[in-house]
Amino acid sequence: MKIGELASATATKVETVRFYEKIGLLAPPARTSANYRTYGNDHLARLSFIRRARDLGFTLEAVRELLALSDDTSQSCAAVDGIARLHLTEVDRKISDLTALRSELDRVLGACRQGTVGDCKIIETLAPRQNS
Amino acid sequence: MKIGELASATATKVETVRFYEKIGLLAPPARTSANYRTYGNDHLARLSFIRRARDLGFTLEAVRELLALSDDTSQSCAAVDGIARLHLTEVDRKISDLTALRSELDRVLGACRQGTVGDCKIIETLAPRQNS
DNA sequence: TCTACACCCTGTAGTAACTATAGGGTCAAG
DNA sequence: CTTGACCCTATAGTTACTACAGGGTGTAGA
Repeated sequence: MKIGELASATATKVETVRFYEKIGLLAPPARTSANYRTYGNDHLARLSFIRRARDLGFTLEAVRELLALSDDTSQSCAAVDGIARLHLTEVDRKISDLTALRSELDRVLGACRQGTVGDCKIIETLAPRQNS
Repeated sequence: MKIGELASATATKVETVRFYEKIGLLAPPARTSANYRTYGNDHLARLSFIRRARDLGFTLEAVRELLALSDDTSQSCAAVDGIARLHLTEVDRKISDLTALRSELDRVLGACRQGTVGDCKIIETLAPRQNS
């Protein structure tokens, strides 16, 4: 199949497919006489894997490791589990950071009395002890 | 004060201070005869504002708008409120995205039986119907 | 046959918000 | 007078793409 078909089959943009090839995540496919890329089912499977992992928030570097691990089916699952667990920790950290930020933001917004900027609580919060 | 003092007073890196100046967020300060930047209290207040806003997750573009608004104390607070409210919506969206992702990741991880990669549930989840 | 038009190619630059490095100059203390 | 901490500029690197610019290809309709 051509790059456009592969792209739409995996909900990926054509440019992204080429990008994955450039950074060595997707193997360079065969070319037609007109220099068009032609992909097979192995490429489709590989790209699906990549997209799914990306959807789960894994970085490209993690995806690279997961791909390498998935190729060696006899290896222990522990490394895969480790990568996923590390990622989960990271996601948890982000959630708690954002949640803290959210409540702070909410507190700031709650103080707004819709007056002028001069006595705006939001601005005041951002720049304490700045006036005059 | 010199750039290093300003930086440590605001928990910012020296390079970041210079970066803010380059993108026009922080006004270029006076220079000594040796071409060292010398900052005053106005710069300190401005940079504090920027850092506080950044800590609350505002983008540099939003910070730029907030700074412009904060300079005109007679204006209505509504624009400020709008920017903050928009940001809060954005943060909420991120939190719910991450929370959904987190539970999916948790589900995947829960299925891991610590065997070999061949029957690893994590890999299976990522690449369904791929095996020969 | 000509000509649109959708699709493909390469290569480069842009995005956000810094961070890091190279290759230099300045200043105070010992 | 030299060591070390600090300062300067300019450029490239980071993540994960996305968006051109400037071209070639393949096919369907007039």
